[in-house]
Parts: sequence; C-alpha cells; structure tokens
Amino acid sequence: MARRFRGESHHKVDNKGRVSIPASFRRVLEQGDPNHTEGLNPEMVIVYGDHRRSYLECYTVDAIDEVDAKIDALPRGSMERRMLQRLFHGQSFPTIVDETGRFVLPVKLRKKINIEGDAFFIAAGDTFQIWKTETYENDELAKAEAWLDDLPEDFDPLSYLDSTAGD
Amino acid sequence: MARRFRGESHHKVDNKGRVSIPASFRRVLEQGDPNHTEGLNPEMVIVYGDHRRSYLECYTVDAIDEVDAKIDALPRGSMERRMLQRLFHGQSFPTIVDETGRFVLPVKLRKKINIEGDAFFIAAGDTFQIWKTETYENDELAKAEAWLDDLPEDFDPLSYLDSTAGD
DNA sequence: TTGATTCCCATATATTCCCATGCCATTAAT
DNA sequence: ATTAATGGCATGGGAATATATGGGAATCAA
Repeated sequence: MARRFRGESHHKVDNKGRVSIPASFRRVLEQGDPNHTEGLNPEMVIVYGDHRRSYLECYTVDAIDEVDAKIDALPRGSMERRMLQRLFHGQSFPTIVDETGRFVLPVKLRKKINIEGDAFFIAAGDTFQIWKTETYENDELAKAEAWLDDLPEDFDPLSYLDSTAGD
Repeated sequence: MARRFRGESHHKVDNKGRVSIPASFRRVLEQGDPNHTEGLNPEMVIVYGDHRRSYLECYTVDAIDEVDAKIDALPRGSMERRMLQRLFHGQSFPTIVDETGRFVLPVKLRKKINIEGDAFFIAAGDTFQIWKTETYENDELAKAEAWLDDLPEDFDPLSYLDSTAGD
C-alpha cells in the first residue's frame, strides 16, 4: 500500500473557489501519481457521488486506478458495474494541484456539499475527505457519539483492533 | 514483537514547540522504522484522538502499520472502520525525529493536552505517551491509586500476569 | 462583453535547517 | 586517585524556506 494520508485541518475557500490542500496531503498525492515528476504538480480525482453523500472523497491517481481495475473486472452489463461506473466515472471530477498547492472547487461541488468560506479536510486511509465543517460536526461526529452511547459503559472502540486477525 | 519502550522522563518544550525525545525511545523508533538507515532519522506517528483523550500516543512506523492493516481488514462502510479511521488516520500527526533528537509538537497538539513548557514521557509497551505533567499526576496516577486501594491489602498486581491467555 | 477561469505575483506567518553551548557520564592519561 | 579528554544528550537562537492566502491581469467561453 502506498503512503497514507494522515491528519485533519481547516482551510479557506476563497470566492474563486480556490482551496489549499494540506501540505502533507500534497506529498502523498505526489507519490501516488505515476506521472508526477520533480517540479510538476500532481493530479487527483474527487468523487462526489449521488445526492445522499455530503462530503467529497479525494483519490490519488494510483488509488483511483486500483478502483478502476476492480470495476473492469466486474461482468459487463451487471448492475454492480453500472452503479460503480456511475459513481466513480460519472459522479467524479479529476483535477490538478496548482503551483501554490491549491486546486479549484467548482461551484457545482461547493453547492453539493454546501460549502462556503471554509473546508474541513480529514484523512481516511488511502483517500481524504472534504467536509463542510458544520456538516462534519453535526452529522458525522454526532452519529459517532450516538453509536458509542449504545455500547456498554466501559467499552473501548480500540478493542475492535484486536477482534480481527490482522495479517 | 519489536523492541519495547521503557522508562519515563520529563523534557522541555521550547516556544517553537521543539521537544527532545528520550534517547532510549529514539533507539526503539529507529528499530521500528523499516525505512530507517544509519544516519537517517526515524519517523513516528502521534495519535491525539478526540476531546476525551488528554494525552498523546506515539507509534513507531511498524506499530502504526500493524494498526492500519487491522483497519483495512474491517468491512468498508462499517461504523467500526469509520471510527478507527477517524482516530488513527484523521486524529493523528505523522512526524520525523530531527538531527538533534527532537521533533516539533505543533501548537494544535500542545493546546490539545494543554502543555506549556514541559512534557512528561512514559513508555507503554510498543507505544509511548506524552502527558502534561499535572494531568498525569492528578488524573492518571490518582485513578491508578484509587483502583489499587479497592484491592485487598496484600494484593500483588503480578497475579494478573497469569490470569489472561495472551496471544 | 460579461462572468468565470487561469496564471502570475505578493506576503505574513509558521516551520525547518544549521550551528552553538552547557552538562553529565565514561574512558584515557598522569 | 585525580585530572583531562571524549562523546552523547538536552536545549537555545538565528537565518533560510515553505505554507496558506489574497489580489490583479490575462484568457476563455457563451
């Protein structure tokens, strides 16, 4: 597995839609782009999905290639294949990081996740997500809290780490 | 299992956020970083967690890789996986030990555990923790003492060693 | 030609790099 | 045994560099 994204941070979205990508994420994007060379800027793919999804998921070139390969392996004409093609090929937006470490979030995507002046970035393994700060805090964090509340008093989510075999 | 951290000590945090890592911990970090070679400096990952956690947990590269592998084994889309991704991928900070054996604790992390000029390091198996001295003494030690007080006068904690199967 | 998009330049602040010092424990020398 | 050299360790300070962000001119599209 390639280098992983790690960390979380807030960045401004200016009125041209420009957003800085956390510097450490840029390093991962560079390493995950086979066409990237010294001095050039890396590409990435933003998957925004259907109306139910309230955040953007960003893939390195390598990561999206891997997904594409899996889709290609599905039987032509199958519903699974069509769904995944729609999601990853249709409802996605390829872009390139600019000289100053930013990219442009088009109006359509900003509207989609209802973002205005501020974006929240959070790593999620081999991808990272972009959220409207309020959505993340109100929906995502709240959902997690509710889930935790249903567990026994002294339950530690970390125990999930040991419940699996690992490799 | 790799070499373990052992011991505890105090170190200054200067106003750039620089902190020395106990020398013996550095040796373990070096051995636990597959990319580390003579002359180079080891990486590590600091997991700071959510608002409930009052200390920082530091992982060697090997240790965090092991965690990542376990997360990867959890079903995509499951709440468990999301929780652990948030904790280990989002609420964490990768860093590298510098030439003089220090690393930088960013303002955000210092604020998180409310540290100012002084940090307390304590080994915890294959990770080590960083505490604000007062927090450790008031909360953590007190908790441990209270727990011990509930046990019979002559109770020996060593008896726990044989009570579990281990792996 | 009007609004959006891209490119180029600007800058305050944060972060990294490089060099320096005092200390302590250990080893070598007298 | 006492003193002198050695080397790693903890820590400080300044200069150099990177990052996040803003603004204007040039270009594009309808």
